[in-house]
Amino acid sequence: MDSFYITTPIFYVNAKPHLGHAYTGIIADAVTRFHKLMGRDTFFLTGTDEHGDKIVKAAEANGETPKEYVDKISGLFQQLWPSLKVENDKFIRTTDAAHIKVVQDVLQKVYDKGDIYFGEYGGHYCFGCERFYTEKELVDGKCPQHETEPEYIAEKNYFFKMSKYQGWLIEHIKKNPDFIRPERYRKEVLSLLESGALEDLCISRPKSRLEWGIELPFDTEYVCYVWFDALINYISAQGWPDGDGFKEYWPAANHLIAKDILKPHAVFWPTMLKSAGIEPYQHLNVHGYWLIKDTKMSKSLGNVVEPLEMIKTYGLDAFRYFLLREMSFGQDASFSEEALVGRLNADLANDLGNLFNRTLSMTHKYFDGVIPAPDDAEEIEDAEIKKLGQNSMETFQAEFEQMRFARALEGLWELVRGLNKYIDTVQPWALYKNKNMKRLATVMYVMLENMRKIAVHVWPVMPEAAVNMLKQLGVEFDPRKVDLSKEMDAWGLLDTGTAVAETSNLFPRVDLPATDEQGKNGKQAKTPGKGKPETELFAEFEDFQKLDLRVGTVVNVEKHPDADRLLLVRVDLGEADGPRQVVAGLADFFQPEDLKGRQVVVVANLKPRKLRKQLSQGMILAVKNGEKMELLTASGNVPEGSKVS
RNA sequence: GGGCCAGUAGCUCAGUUGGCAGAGCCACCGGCUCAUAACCGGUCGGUCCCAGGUUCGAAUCCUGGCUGGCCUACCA
Repeated sequence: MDSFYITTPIFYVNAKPHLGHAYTGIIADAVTRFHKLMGRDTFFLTGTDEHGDKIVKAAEANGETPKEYVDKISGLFQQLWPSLKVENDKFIRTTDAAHIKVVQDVLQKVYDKGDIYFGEYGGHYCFGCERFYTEKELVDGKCPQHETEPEYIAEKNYFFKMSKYQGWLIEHIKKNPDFIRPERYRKEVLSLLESGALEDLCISRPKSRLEWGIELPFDTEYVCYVWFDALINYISAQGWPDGDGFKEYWPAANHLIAKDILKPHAVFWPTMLKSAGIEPYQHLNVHGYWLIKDTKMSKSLGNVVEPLEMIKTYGLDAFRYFLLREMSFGQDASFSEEALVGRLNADLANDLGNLFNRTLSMTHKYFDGVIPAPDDAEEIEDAEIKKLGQNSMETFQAEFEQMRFARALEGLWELVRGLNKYIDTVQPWALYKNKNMKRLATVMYVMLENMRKIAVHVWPVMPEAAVNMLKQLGVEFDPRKVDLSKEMDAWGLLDTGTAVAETSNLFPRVDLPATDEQGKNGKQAKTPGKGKPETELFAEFEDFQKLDLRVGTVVNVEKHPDADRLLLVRVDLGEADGPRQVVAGLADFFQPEDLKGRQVVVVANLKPRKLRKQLSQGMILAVKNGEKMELLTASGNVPEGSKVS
């Protein structure tokens, strides 16, 4: 039996799950279900990435140990999937003992091979910039920003000889056109690889700086860099090197990621595998981002509907369908309630739902709700719709195989529309009127059998609706008994003599919520505490008290001399030693003169920090509103230095 | 500032190696009655971002712009 192995990234647990995570999970689930129906032995892995610097900080901020914190957030992800009907076979955590063992084994293997060396990190440190520069970046041995000679600072670390495998990786990508897909990301990686020499990868962090990580097997003073640790989950979950899972599934490995983590997956990971003597994965599948648009449903309130709220309002299946149908895989797409409602009404209610309802209704009118046996005589319309169905299913399967879900569904809908047209052409009601029951029986069977085919194909995308559709056709669905690849040529799999449902209301039409929200208290979902993952990250009152928020007046604004996006803002907080300087990332949104004289809310006790050489003593609070940025302020003028509470 | 990608109908997007600009939605008109104001047919709709160039021929290839998105340096 063919195998199929798909992975999502292991999600970094410093934030709660959002639409992007949901999308990745849903795709992975749909793909898994599809391959199941194609008769393959599937394995679907997801999990959480729990090591690294950011986790430690997030835990500290919450007054928890890293372990406590990570257990909590990982739990949120594990709870999310069932509510999306995402059915993974395994949930891996990088804090699992088995994972840690495999990471150390891989490290040791790569080390023994001589691909890890001990060296100095960074080197040329510019105090003005607070960062390391490589030789290449320096201009005449000087910092390009400050034109000063940087100081040489050494932090010893371990490096992986990634550069050694650069040539091999370029070759591999060229020889395997669908190693990275869609094409645009393959091109991106190739041009990245061919544009210059790859740097070696620093794979360690001294324990003096960071303890929350996997210890290097060959030096207990160091822990492993998070990416090196995290990527290995894809094989540790399958029990590399000797696990049965590894032998069975690894050759069919498909990674699914969003475009922001292309480089680690397309460059770090294959070279790591190569060094460890492991075959590279089969495909890297890269998807784009969902841009969240203001749905404009309530201008007056100015609130944006949470995407996950959509499940409650419109149903999980419609949501899943929308995500797969609307985004052309690999590209960005924008999420809006209008678009979701548009798809739901046009594709699901009008085309598909209505097709079921009208056909079932006719079956009851003409045949007492029992599937009639077709007459042998096949008319030209029957042959045509069968042919259309074959093409449509072929397209669906071929496109789905390539992860092009929008095209796949578009292809399948040709059959849906074709059937609606078929009804209009053959006019069953006229046949009934003319007592042409033999012909009518054939026509009805053609309809019902094709509807069964549609339902089966739609299961990966809309698992609940598909099961309902089949139930309405009198079919008990069992994914193990279905073979999609045979559906094109098979005919007559729907039993005759079975009772069907009387009506169908799979996808009721919906109206967009009213544009002006005045009188309507029907739909007030904006209370906090909606959705599931709200247990997440409560701040204690003491945490809040730690912040010293004060109102001040902007007395002067200049552009940062060495930065495009930064402004030097002088804010008067009524303090004896005069206005403070705050470096703010507002240059994209405000001209200096726009800010002068305004009152703003400042975090006054934030640890001072230098940004591009300029001291910043605080932070100005602002709200991003789509393309714009709005400043927080008091509703009336208050004395400088007034405390916010 | 550096890198990558994109710009095609009101909207969302297809357009293989250059060969007469396409689909769905929306809108409008007509038809039908089995059906969820549905379905079926038709109509409307384009300076293929702009300017050059290569070519018998460019949405497609080349050069230079403009606009947008993402990554990154710098948004405490």
